[in-house]
Amino acid sequence: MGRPKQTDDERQKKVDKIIQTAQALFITEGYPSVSMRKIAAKAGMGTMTLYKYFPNKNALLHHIWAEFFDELFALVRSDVDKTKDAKSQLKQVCITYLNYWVEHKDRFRIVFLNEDRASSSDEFFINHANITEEMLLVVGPLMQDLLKSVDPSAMMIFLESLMCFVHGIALNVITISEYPWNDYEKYIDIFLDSTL
Amino acid sequence: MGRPKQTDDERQKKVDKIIQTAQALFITEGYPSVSMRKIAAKAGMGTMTLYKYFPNKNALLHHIWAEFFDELFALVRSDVDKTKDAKSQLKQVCITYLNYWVEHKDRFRIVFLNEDRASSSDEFFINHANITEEMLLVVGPLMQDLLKSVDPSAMMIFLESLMCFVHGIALNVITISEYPWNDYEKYIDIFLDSTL
DNA sequence: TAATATATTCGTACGCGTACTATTAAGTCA
DNA sequence: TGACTTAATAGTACGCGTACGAATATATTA
Repeated sequence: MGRPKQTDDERQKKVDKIIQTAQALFITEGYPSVSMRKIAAKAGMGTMTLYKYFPNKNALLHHIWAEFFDELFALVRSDVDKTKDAKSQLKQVCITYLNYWVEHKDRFRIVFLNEDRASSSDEFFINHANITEEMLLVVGPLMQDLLKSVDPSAMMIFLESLMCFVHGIALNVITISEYPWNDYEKYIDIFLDSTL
Repeated sequence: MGRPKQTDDERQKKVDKIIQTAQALFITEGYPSVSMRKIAAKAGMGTMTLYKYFPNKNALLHHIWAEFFDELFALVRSDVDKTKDAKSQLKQVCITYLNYWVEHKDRFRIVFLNEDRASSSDEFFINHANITEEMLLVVGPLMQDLLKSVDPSAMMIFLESLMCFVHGIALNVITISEYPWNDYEKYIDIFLDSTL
């Protein structure tokens, strides 16, 4: 008895509307305009209503990241020259990946430099781990080509190391901008040339 | 004519008082209590007075970092076993450095994951670059031992790569905590074993 | 000493994320 | 239909960083 719960469809519709509003706001007005108050106003609902659908602002932002990563992975995939050898491809992947973040420092900050009060209860949650996995999915085949003889777990460790390395370069270049970093292609070279 | 400027001493005294108050607040009440309002209240001045001495909260926080890094580098230096070979020492440095950040995730966030509206005009500014240089200072001698034959610029690139790698591991382990990362000793091994 | 100029301090206000509470809406059952 | 129950929504309020302008303090100069 009592008022029945929203159907999943109803709920999903609201969630979609909120996300779309947030994305539109991000695109048209820029990141600083993506505030809970503005999203709610533009979506025609009370501010606190948003919190029925997302535990906090960050959880909502995850859905904006998803767009970033779609864009990024599309770029990475299209930028790989399949005619070249696997190592060159892998290097190109790293550079394209890095270029994206360095050219979109603000997005790097949104994705990586926020307080992430882990809210795994959010069923619509798109988390870093998903993205890590997608990254590994892109790079994995190249790796298999390069390290045929190595066992899978060693390969995973290598892949994860590469992830750490690439994210670390982005982090350093973006947040320690006062330091005269070298062209990051050189860092990539060091890593790939010596590990492969 | 008009009211004369504060002497450098007067200014420095106020700055010191503010920083000490902030540090005390951080230690006794934790990071969330380090707000401009609370610092000002505890230091016995108006909130906006703080902004005469620091361009923003972050610039003030730089002085709290300094403590972190003092602690960290002391730890790193004391934890190195001089009787061992240079490579083992270097590895130990990396692990101690990483342990510090992983055991103080909140501090990593304070230092690396904040919006840094680059305020180089602050004369009391302790920036990331200083810290990067101190890091290189600690690691540099070890490197010279290990890579005697390499020219200095190549060595710098190696050092910077290592910095990126180590920070990247910390970043990933801390912010992508859902992912089942391996023990980071293994990542370090991959890097050092293959590059040295 | 009184007027003036300028460095310093502080009060007020804005928009923010969000905790908490009150209100409204939408069903069932007597 | 009208009382009842509970989901959904909205209102209010807190503390935050900080922009802005008013108030205050402290020197020089007439």
